[in-house]
Amino acid sequence: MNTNFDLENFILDFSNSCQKKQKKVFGKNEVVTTYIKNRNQLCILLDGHADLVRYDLNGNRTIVEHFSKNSLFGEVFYTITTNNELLVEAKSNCTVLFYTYDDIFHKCRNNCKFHQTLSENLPQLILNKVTDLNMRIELLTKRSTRDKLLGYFSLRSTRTLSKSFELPFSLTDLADYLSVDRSAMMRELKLLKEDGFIEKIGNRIILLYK
Amino acid sequence: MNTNFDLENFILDFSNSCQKKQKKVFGKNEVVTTYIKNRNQLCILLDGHADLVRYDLNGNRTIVEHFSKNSLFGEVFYTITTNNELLVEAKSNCTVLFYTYDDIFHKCRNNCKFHQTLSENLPQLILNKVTDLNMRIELLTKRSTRDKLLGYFSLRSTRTLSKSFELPFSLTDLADYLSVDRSAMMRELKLLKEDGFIEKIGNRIILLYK
DNA sequence: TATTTTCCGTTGCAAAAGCAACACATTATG
DNA sequence: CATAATGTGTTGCTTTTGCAACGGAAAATA
Repeated sequence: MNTNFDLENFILDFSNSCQKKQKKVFGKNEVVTTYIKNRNQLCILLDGHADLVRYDLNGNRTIVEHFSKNSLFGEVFYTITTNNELLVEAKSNCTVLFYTYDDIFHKCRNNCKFHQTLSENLPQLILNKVTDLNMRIELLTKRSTRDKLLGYFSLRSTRTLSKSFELPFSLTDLADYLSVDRSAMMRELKLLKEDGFIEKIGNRIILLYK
Repeated sequence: MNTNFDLENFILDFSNSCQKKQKKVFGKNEVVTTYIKNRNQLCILLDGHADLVRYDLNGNRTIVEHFSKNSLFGEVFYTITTNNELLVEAKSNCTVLFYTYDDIFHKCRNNCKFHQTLSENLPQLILNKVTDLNMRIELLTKRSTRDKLLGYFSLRSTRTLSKSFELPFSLTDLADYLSVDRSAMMRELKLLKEDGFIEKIGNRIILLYK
């Protein structure tokens, strides 16, 4: 079920076979792209970490998505419904490929190998994205901060195959990701410790239940 | 950007060209499928409406997704992370095509026209799904019930191209969809009326702002 | 290494949301 | 058409969450 398609290797071919400088590198905290002026953009993160963030009118910051190696993002995945600006911020050094919708979904005029391979593997890459989004929705529909935290920890646990794992986020970012107030989340975190559900050592969470 | 691909027409070919009885019809309130025993299932809703619902341990019901014509759903879009049972319930008479992951992502052994056409159009169909999920996430990340309601109304408004539209949900279902308590939502709805943001006549919402 | 910036942890208080219960309306169904 | 089931609208009370503020820890930067 998972992508066996090796993007990195594949990119080696590409750099000669396909046009223009669509590949760019970003440093930490740089803005990779915004979802306002780049209609129909589709991006592939080859390396690094980045977040899609939104600031609403009340100043709340939300981490809408978190991207890592092989993540797809860009405006193609959004309709023009939002009023708030969405922007992708690099959280570490990032290497990103940029395309437009037409580049990818229509045949390349040169019929190059790159585009062929890419379009063969695209459904799988998008499918991975869909499963990520569904997990996200499952978290967000939990009714309480406690359930969101436990749900998130449980996901990390199954993903790392261990009851003990590092948080890939700062706690501040985690709150923005779960869409809750940070101090309220901290309070709940404390209660979870007191109630014997978890242990927290530095950045590491240990699940004590089941 | 939107799907021009006409599924219905396309299905006419299919019924002769492809194997087995993968097409089924369901009546209202019937369970179309569950996300537990049917590993790797992928379904296409040809006609009707259906909801993906989850009941959590506290008895809360959540409408995880709402499907209409041409929606894709099924376990391929989920990883095995959830503990709660997910089930798809028909909200009206539904016609559904059933596949497995392999059926669609690998070439059909018969190399039939049906599978060829489907796999050509699949990226677009999945892309539509992704934009739906992203809208959903945007709603769920809103911090207050008021913002969720206004966000939802705004989506309906842009989708119907009108400030006045029917709710496709009962209010009970809307609460489950926005993942909030029904009575709290009703209260907020009343406040929105009092504050002059909306008018509500029967099942119809009229936006009064901007 | 000194200093600035970000992050963590905590708290009191206010606001929002959830829960439970009920009456009434509307819609299905025998 | 009678009756049951489901949906709407409301309210009092409780619990949870958000907000604002602060001190100290840790990390980044000059």
